[in-house]
Amino acid sequence: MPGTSLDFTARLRAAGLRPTRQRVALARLLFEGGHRHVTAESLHVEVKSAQMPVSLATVYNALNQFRDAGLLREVVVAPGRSYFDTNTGHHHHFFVEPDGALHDFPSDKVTIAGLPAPPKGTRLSRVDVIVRVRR
Amino acid sequence: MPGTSLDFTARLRAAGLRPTRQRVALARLLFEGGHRHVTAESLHVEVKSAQMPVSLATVYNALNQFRDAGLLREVVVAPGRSYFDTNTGHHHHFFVEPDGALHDFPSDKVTIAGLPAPPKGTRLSRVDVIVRVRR
DNA sequence: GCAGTATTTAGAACTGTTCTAAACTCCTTG
DNA sequence: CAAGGAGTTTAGAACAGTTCTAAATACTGC
Repeated sequence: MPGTSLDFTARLRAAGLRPTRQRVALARLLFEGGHRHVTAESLHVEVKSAQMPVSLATVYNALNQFRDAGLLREVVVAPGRSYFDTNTGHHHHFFVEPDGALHDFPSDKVTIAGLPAPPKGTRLSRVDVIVRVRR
Repeated sequence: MPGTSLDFTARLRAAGLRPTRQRVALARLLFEGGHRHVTAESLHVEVKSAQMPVSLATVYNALNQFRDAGLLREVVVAPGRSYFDTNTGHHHHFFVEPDGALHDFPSDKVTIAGLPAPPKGTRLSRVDVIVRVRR
């Protein structure tokens, strides 16, 4: 029986997070289907309409914890709102202005050459490529 | 006499903005030296300590107007704060986490190959590359 | 089961930004 | 070169998104 809450319970535990009812509900919404992009607000609306009441504060807490645990990746594309991406693998983003839609694209074919070395005393953390497009 | 307020007056007028005392003061701080990165808050502190009182609301207004006029470029690197860059030419950014320092690097030598075509019905607006580094 | 710690919650607080409406300033015209 | 009107500035309120607080609750190890 795939997609059962047991999967998420184990996955949360493996990430060092107690599998509470709320976290399991959120994990299920986030990870059950394909890759997704959510904001705290959008996920809160979703979890409410799924008859699994979770407070907004808990949604924020969970998103931050999932990100810290490597289950999610935070994408910063627009001032004043944070997107979280369930795809934590190497990939980049299309960002459609002004509607705020975000789409992944794989980094397989993308090559970036000629990047300068990191400033003295720092080491590379990540390279984000955001392709901004308009209608 | 280079760097005189006349330069900024003309430049603002050319951008379709009335050269008010406040806008000239801000333009001077922003454009007089080399390229800079500022936030509304940092620029407000600066203009206050330069004995040219300008309200915070006006700093926000001016930054947005300068950006809309193409005098500044907005850089989104961290959730919850906007940076403005006086360098409007092609270039990319180093972002030093967690202190929030931002450094330009030229896009001359950087080549990005293999980017997918923009989604149907959209056209390319800009490609941002943010190299995140840690101490 | 029970105790003890982690988590959740509602609401307050906070941060960064925008709005409001009254006062002021730049610019044009007469 | 005075006056009028549109554009601008201002302080403070309002707002959006996020984090904090302290009390109530739920998970886990024993």
